[in-house]
Amino acid sequence: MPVTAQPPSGGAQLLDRTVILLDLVADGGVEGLSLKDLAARSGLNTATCHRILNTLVGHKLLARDDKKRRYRLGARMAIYGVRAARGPGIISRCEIALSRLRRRTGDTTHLMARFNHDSVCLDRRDGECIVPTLTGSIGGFVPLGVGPGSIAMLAFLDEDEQDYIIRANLGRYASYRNLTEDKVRQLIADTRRRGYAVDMGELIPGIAGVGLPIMKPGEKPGAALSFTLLCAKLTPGVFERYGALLKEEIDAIVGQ
Amino acid sequence: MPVTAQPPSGGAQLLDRTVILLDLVADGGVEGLSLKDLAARSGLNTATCHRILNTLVGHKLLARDDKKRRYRLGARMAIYGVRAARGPGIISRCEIALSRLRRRTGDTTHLMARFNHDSVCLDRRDGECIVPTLTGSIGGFVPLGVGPGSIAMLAFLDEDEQDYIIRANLGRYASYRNLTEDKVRQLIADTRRRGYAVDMGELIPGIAGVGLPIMKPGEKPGAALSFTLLCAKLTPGVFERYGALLKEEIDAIVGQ
DNA sequence: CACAAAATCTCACATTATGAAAAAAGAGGT
DNA sequence: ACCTCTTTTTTCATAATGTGAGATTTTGTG
Repeated sequence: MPVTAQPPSGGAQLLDRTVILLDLVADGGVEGLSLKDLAARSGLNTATCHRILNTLVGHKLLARDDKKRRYRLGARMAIYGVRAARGPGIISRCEIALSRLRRRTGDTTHLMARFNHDSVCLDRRDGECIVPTLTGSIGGFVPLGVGPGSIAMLAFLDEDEQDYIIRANLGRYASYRNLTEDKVRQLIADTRRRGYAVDMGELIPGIAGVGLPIMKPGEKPGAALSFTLLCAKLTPGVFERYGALLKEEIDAIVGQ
Repeated sequence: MPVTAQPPSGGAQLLDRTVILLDLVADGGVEGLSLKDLAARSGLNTATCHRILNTLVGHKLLARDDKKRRYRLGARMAIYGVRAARGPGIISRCEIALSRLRRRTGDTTHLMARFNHDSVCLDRRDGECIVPTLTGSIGGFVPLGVGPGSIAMLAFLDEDEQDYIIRANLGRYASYRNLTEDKVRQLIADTRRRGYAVDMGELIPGIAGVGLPIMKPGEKPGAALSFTLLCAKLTPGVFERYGALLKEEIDAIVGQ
């Protein structure tokens, strides 16, 4: 689950390389990555990596475990993060809604956001039952089109953009259960007709989901709220009910 | 409330300059900052700023309001942020504790962390009464020594480091009510004796606070939990009770 | 519409980053 | 304790990269 591939850029090689390294470190997780790993994965010269990483550590954008010499994201990054995320951003605008949805249903709720060809989990509230999800916990990525929140966003983009994204993600769908380009297009059609996205345990056996995009009138969806629940708990009308709950919260969020 | 002054660094000028700009943008808040502002405040050449900012926007580390041409923190930053913050980091380890403290008392709780000569608010739960705080909301800074959480951390550093920090912050204390170097030293002494930090409305009239550092045995405090409450609500023994609540939660956090 | 201010682009220049290679510091293994 | 292999850190000649004054374009304003 890479943060993302490196996009092209405009005139600062060192920064491009820095971003490549930051992405790798961000994916390095708990244990962190060694210089050698980072050099290998980035394809950059070891000395260059070393210089960049050292500077980043100096600025606390990265932290280094001096014992094991591994790099992970640093304190300044966390600060930039809380400022970027809380702020007037989507995360803070959805905090209450997420908690309320969780409370009213007892099920796990997610806030997903669109990022290039992927969707990221920006926030979640765990339900009474622990359910496995494809994004894992907060910060996890999934190709756009995988999972209810993700499909919900994709479904309400305009067709050109959908095509573009689906084509860009083609090779990646195969690694998910029951997922093909056709299936994604089918799900999009269903979602548009129904108004909300539904997953009845197709992606992960036994795990269902409902998703609805957050979009201002006339704008493209940039985020979505979704539920994840056990198929065993499904009762007639849950999807409709959950869809309505999501709609209610999202209307309030968008209305602000 | 600057993120921080630029520390010296080791061998990548462009990155140093980038961090200067990122700090400025991070402080730019909701409205964001224009190229001209950023160039002026950073002291960098306009063209250089422009190039760096463009590249950062290309990588979505920054976002630019195309209408008003202002820069603010971008989506990738938010993602790095959630990964840095959630992760095994202090924020996720304190989430439950913060909520529980809030629930058991009804008062506002804060998670503060040490960052250079400052303390940052990394997380908070708002209490029943809206109380004004010096850090404002999440992401806000305050010099180490200002406020109960901040004093709690400072008090349990070793004396050399305390001195160093107090001296570094000397010029900044004057802008807070009733605060001088001597007062800070007094508060440190009180805190060490008492075991937890207390503010009885000295900094902001009518607003009291209790703070306790999060520290593993033998290590320096890197963070603190604190309460903020209205002086009007003070009853005999609240400070002791709140101190005990904080201790209980922190013991559990440290014990993991 | 004209004027001013800000943003963006250009390009000759040299400062800065580069990376191969050497040196140093760790990690094992016997 | 000693030697060997691996990983990290430093060095330094080279040139590629970033620099910034200024020209140009775009935007905002009276």
